[in-house]
Amino acid sequence: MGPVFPVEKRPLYEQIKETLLARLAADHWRPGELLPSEPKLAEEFDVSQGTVRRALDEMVAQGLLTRHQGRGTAVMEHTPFQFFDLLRADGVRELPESKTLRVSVNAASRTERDALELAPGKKVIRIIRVRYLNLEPKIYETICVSWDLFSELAAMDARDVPNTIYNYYEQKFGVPVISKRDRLRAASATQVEARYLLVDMGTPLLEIECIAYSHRQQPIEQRISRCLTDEHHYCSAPA
Amino acid sequence: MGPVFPVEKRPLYEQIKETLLARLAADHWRPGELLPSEPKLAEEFDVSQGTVRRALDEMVAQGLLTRHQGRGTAVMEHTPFQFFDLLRADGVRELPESKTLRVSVNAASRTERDALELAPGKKVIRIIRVRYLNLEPKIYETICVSWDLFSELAAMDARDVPNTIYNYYEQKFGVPVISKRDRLRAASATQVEARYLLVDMGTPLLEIECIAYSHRQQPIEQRISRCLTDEHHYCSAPA
DNA sequence: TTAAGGAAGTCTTATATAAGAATTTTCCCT
DNA sequence: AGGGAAAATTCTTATATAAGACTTCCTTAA
Repeated sequence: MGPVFPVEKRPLYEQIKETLLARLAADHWRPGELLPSEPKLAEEFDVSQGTVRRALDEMVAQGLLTRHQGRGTAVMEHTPFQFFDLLRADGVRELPESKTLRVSVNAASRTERDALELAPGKKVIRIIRVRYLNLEPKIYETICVSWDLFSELAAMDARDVPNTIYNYYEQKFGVPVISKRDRLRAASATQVEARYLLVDMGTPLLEIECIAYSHRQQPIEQRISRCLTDEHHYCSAPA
Repeated sequence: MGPVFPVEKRPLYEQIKETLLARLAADHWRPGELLPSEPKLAEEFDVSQGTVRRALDEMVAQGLLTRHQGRGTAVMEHTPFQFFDLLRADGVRELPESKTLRVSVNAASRTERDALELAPGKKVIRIIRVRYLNLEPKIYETICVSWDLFSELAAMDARDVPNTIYNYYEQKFGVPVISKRDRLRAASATQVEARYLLVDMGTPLLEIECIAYSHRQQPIEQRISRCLTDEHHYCSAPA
């Protein structure tokens, strides 16, 4: 006699990983918080410690968890630092200051809908700001998020928009940014950009279009950064 | 009585990985070739299959090996495709054609010496070429390699320089390109670049400075690509 | 006689478990 | 407050079994 219901034929460690992933997405544990120990999880799922361990291994490799022998396994805390890719010529990474110019609510454009996977007619919040590296204006940035998710942001005064906005998503809405995808182009500074960046119109800018994702590859934010690269450069891999 | 010589305290799988890495660097197996099976390696190193397996796992994760259940473990073959990061707007990756303009031998500049980790006074080969995407000139490219390593290239006629030059390094010199690091900037087209790319002088270009590495992070090539990004863009992660 | 088909066998990697080692933290005792 | 043992944690290694892929060889039909 075979089993009455179709047997789950995927490996146990994959099923466990999926379960843990779901709990992580459901905010079961806060960033920095310790998960149950490997033996505890093994008992709960009724498998050996090694099987739990394999699931955890993959999540660590994915950058979702960190582990310390003797201490435990914790949810990874993402610092804004590690998502900012403009380095100085000497390889040093400095976090930019921001001055927000405008916060507005509009119907999503076609490209914004594609980026954020929104239905037609949905509204988005746009934040425009200038960012400073070493006190010099270097980046003209347009941030775009779904109004449905972050409507609180729309009511916010421009002065109150936080500098490290990924942190804000996580603290305020429990939506952590896990990964991102960048696409880069060369562009010319428009008149507006030229004025804010203190350069001539037509100056070459590095345009970074960045889509930030949360758990399960859910797109959270589209960001277009147009950067002066006279003293900085974008780095493809950790330097 | 303890051991006479200091015991090797690192894990076995790390030592095994290091040994295999050395063999790979020594061209012990050709790309595409099958390594000995896990039980064979386990016997050779006098450990269990699982320990060998862990070493192989990490090398697979590093992109050095591929494995197929029932078939075996092979040395990864790197296609030029996976190292070319300029995508079309629709996400399609096309391999560019090349026309070599000039091959020359010079003393290495300061930045070239830094990039290739060369001693002062060393000579380099510079290759300048234009690359075409969909038959249109899009990239003005300067390639720089150590003359000590690739002197054969210097004697080569410009017409004979192969398009997929990473393949050439591997086929002719047994030096595979394993990884690379990119740094990106925005720049203005010089007069020469403008002429070859059929645009006006001062047109914004995406400058990609790419250093290609072989085994053990040995730098092989420095390449500066200045690209027209009207129809293409650089992608930070596999699309 | 020959060629196609299939089943068994053998070689491969993949999964799961268990036991002990290494490391950090906790906590009790002085 | 300091020292040290104990406890809790992850880490390493080994073993057994499953699953997939290729080969061999036998059968069978044309």
